[in-house]
Amino acid sequence: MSTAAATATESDTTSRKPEIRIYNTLSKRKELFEPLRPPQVGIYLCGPTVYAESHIGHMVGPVIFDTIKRYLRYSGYDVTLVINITDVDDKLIAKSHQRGIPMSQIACEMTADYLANLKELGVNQIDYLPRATDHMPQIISFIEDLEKKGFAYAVDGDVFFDVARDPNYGQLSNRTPDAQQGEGGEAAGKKRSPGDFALWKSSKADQISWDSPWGPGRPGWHIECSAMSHQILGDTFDIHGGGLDLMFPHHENERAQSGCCHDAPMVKYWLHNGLMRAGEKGKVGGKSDREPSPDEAAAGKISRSKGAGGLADLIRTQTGERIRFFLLRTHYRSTIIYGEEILEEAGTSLETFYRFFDRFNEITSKVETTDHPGQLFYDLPTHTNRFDGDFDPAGDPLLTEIHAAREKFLAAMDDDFNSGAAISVLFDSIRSLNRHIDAHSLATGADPEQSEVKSLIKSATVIRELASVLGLFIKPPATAGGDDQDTAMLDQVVHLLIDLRKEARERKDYATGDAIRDRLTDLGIALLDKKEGTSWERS
RNA sequence: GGCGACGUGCCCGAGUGGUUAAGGGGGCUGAUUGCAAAUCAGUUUUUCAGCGGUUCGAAUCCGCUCGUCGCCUCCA
Repeated sequence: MSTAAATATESDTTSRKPEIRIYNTLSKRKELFEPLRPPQVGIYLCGPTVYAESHIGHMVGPVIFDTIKRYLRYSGYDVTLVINITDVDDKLIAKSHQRGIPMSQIACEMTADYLANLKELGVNQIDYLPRATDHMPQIISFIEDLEKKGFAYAVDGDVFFDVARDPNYGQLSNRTPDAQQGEGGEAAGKKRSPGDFALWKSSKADQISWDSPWGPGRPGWHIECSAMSHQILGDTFDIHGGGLDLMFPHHENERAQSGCCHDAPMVKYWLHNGLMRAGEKGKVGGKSDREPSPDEAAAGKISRSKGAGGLADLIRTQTGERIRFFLLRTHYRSTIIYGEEILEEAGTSLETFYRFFDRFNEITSKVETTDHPGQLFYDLPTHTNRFDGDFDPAGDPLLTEIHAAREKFLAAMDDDFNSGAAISVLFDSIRSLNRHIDAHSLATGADPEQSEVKSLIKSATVIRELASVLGLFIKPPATAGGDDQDTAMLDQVVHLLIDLRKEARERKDYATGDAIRDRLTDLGIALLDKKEGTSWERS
């Protein structure tokens, strides 16, 4: 949706309201989405701690919330999406000592890596990427406020949040203030209660530190998010997102800090995405009482400690769109099982779309008298508002089908952003269009019915509109394996062979024709003899 | 130990009380094709971990059992 199709916001468009329901972790049920200050919507997502390269699990949240923002915008809201960067914490400090370079340099490198990965996956809806180290004044004054109001206490240069003072503590994660945070950590001796958590940690002489009213130190993890979200989105904002693993203690603590400091609820809707898990290597029998193999024992949440990594490599071999599609196939609250084969399968199913787009382009390129001569799929216009995109099928059978599909797609997304169900509608639509092309012989080139071509173009436009809401099919797919430049040359060479094969087949020399095809197949190039001509793809 | 999630047909995955259980992948069959591929059609699919209960009716609600996983320490 980057190409702003200059949608003049019409008055009747903005007055129509979608009915979007979202699952709120706080209430544990789906609620009607009603922003606090419509049409404004504020979303805050907990981003990464940038101490190492990102892995695929880090992409789940950003892809989902990028999609959520796209959908809410499409539904008429004016959305601000914030993803923070934690660029100061113990791991970063340790790494900096180990490598003998400043913490900021590591943070800088890893942030660049993170952003590059996001870009590859089509995540481009982020409005603010606040860094903790850029918000020290806000963090410090936040802690001062809490101390002044009696929710925090300082001990020897450390400052802790007094959990007992917050009657709402534990509501989000359904935990009592007792028996949390283990034994209280290193600073247990200083805490009034083991559940109390650090707002400010005093630094040792050789550690990086910031000056504060409590002496040199650095902020606790949770307070960073409270301070930054407040700075950008205010006392109370609409949506706070993050992985399920952050619900406790991170989000519970953020909620306590912000709620107590501003005497207002921090967030209206808490959204938590499911975590990614490594798939089992072998099929586990279930009733077997044998010892679990090391592989099975390792199956679990994808994390760095379990060896996940190399996202940039994965993107290079799989393409960012494949990965985005793979993530969006599953509902955001479900666990996503990751495995090379499963990712590969998602990629295979994506090919159906790409082949259709090629087919579409070839048909429209031959048509001369439509309203959109030579219309390429990736150049089709796309509506930025769901109500503008509505249309009257006017009795046309294909358009009636596509109109119904569009309604189904919107209903799925309205129901807690069910992107998996929405994608299935896209598959259905592609089948409808292929059927239409076959039934009206649009691909054979023999003077296709103009009205049928028009219906095809209109329908394809709807598919492009819906897909772009998911951040899919925005631009032609990158070739897996990267390194283009040569791709154009390869294309020419393959077409040369296609022409030679065509000549051979025209004189019924099938042996030569098949030899060309077979040898190309061996090289990983598949020829597709369609009615509209022969094309090729990597296999 | 405390809190929580999940178990859907060969595989991946939608679906939370009521038309034939979405969609994708794979297998098979047919149409089409010189043969393939692609496309389309059909099939694999009365079945939702197991047992019991509620109900006119359950994959969906309740109970128990079995299994998997997460959080309670840093984690998206």
